[in-house]
Amino acid sequence: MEENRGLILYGCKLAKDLEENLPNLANHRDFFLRSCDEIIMAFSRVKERLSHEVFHRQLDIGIQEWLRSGAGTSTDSQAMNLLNAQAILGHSSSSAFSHGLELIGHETAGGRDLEGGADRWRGDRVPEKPTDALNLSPGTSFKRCRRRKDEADKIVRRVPAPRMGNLDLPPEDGFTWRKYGQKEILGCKHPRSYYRCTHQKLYQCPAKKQVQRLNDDFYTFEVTYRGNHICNIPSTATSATIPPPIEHGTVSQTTAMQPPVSHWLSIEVKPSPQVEATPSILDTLAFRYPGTTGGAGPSSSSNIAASGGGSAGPSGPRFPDYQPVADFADVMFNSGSSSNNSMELIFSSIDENWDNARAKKH
DNA sequence: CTGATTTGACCTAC
DNA sequence: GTAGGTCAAATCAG
Repeated sequence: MEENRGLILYGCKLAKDLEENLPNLANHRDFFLRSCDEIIMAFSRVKERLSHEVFHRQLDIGIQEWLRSGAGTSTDSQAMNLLNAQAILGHSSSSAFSHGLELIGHETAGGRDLEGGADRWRGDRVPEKPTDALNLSPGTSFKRCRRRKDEADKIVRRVPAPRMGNLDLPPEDGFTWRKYGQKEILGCKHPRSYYRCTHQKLYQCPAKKQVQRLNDDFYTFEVTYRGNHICNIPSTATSATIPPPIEHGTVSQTTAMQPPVSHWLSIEVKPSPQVEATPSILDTLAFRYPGTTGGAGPSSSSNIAASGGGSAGPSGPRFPDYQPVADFADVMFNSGSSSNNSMELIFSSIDENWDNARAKKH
């Protein structure tokens, strides 16, 4: 049972990573395909392992846990689930994401005494861990342990760097960051850039990241994330949509850790009472894949939107909100094109259909 | 005018 | 003492 949950989390995580790095994948079509395959494989494996009833129960649990913990913000148990899932799938460092969106490390406090000892603390700094921030009360003074603390909750990823345009553009990951420093690092050819969450002041959001090019690969960033976002504001949010700051100590885990709501995979993935009548997320993601699900196969030429604005037919796709995903798969796997412009096709397709959908509403 | 970036100085773990 | 991380004033951009 635990393995199934891990597989679901793993699939969601892969999909989330892929989503976050879409802007950087224009020239990585093969990698993109491998990533899609891996996502499908993860979910397919779950489906194989479970009877229909049990599957839905697990999916609910998995998605709820994923949403509760926040996509891309691994807790220890989540990391373990992901590792278990990778083991089940027979992946190690050779997985698709190991080549591009490689999660190369997740370090936690691991029993080290990071808070105590003879470290000096300063009262004028905010804590760096979300849990600390959540427990903040006005006037509380905080001890500060800089370097040793930084080893905790560190997640290191490698992501493709842009090859055209602004080469220094940091990889897009769904959040807005403010650069607060840059430094030459000993033994590194390229400087390291330091970013913190744009909403750090408003929300005391402790999230930070460091971006550095690899010595031997100019076109790959190594991104180190520290601290989880508690602001829950995606990069695409307008100022009008940004909610007021949540008072310390009152933030719920669910609210605080949800992934950015702007992303196609992050939205509307929630169990509903109609779950029996709706396809699983597997069907939604994989309906174009022959042999991966028992649902709609590759022969189906209808996509989600074509099923009539969300009316659930007996066998057709039934997730109107997944229109972008459907088109995504449509372009990637049915276009038969081997051109390098696939990504443009995808995004233009998505944009057009969103526009169409919006136009229909009005 | 406001918010983001740059960059030299400062702080702290090792 | 050194290196990594952060601060904050100056500067830039929208």
